[in-house]
Amino acid sequence: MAPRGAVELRRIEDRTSRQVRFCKRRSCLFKKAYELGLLCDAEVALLVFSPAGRLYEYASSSIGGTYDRYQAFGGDEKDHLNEGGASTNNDGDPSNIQSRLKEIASWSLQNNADEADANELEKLEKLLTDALENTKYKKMLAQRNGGASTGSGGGNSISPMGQKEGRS
Amino acid sequence: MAPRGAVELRRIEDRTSRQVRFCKRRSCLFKKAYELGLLCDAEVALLVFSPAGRLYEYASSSIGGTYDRYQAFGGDEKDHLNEGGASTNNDGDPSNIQSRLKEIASWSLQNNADEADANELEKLEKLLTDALENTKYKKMLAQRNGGASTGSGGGNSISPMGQKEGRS
DNA sequence: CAAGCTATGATTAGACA
DNA sequence: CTGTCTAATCATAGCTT
Repeated sequence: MAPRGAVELRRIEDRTSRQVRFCKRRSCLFKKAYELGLLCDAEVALLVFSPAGRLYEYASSSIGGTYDRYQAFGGDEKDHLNEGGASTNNDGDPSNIQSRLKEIASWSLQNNADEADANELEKLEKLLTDALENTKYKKMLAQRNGGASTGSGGGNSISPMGQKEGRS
Repeated sequence: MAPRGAVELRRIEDRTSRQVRFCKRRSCLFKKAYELGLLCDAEVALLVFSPAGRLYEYASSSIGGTYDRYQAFGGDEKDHLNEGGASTNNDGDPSNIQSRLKEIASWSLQNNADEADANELEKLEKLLTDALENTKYKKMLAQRNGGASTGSGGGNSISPMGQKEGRS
């Protein structure tokens, strides 16, 4: 009935209201962060401490990893000569297995799967199925090739393998 | 004309659209983060790397300071990487969805999925399929229990993600 | 890329459970 | 703390500039 229009952009005085609104806004904020990372293939790290001192976190990859990249980027000290920095994202490959599995991993780590909606699990299932098919395909190619390139890199027609770089 | 309802919750393929979406959504996300910190007196730190590799940041206090607090809180724990797919925290219920998803998460975090063996992926697929069935079953039970009071006018879709909650 | 426009879905404050 | 419900406001995709 009275969305933000009626609410001043000032610290909420009432303790109970502040807690409740923190809870609701926090969930929306994290949802947005998740969507930004997924839809736009961005690397997102979000840390929130509630007024009660509780910690809430989200990261499209990992908090520590993103923070490392942040520091390497010069977010803390601008004395770092940065050349557009080799991007950690493989932004050219929509069918990247690693990206998909990372989404699955992230999601299932962040969620209480007990309360998960069946529809969401179905989406995850499809992602995993696709990944499976992709891997099978690559296996077949490797076998027809005489198995020369097993494992890293070899006949990698799918992923640029950009996720891991030197440091982690 | 066509808000997110028409947009699949999936990575945007078109590069130009993805950039535009990123730019707009990013500004909103940062606005929300700012409001959460101000209205609810929370400590917020937000790091975002654009698909182009550019860094965007916001912190109600400071990135480094919040990250320090995060580490002191134990957010740095890495016990979620377990060998052999053994779950870290099992309630003793082998059919627990959470346990299964944690296995998947651990596995996909540990491995480069590119080099994954098809057999391993098949096992994971089965785990996920079982988890899906389990969730569907619990959903059905919940509805038969009289919990079906939803679905009236709201029409809001379910939230695809959650957050990890720290100790207090 | 960024900014304005507009219909439409998503978010939200407050009261209640 | 989280979820539901309602009404009002906000955010947003697709276009255009």
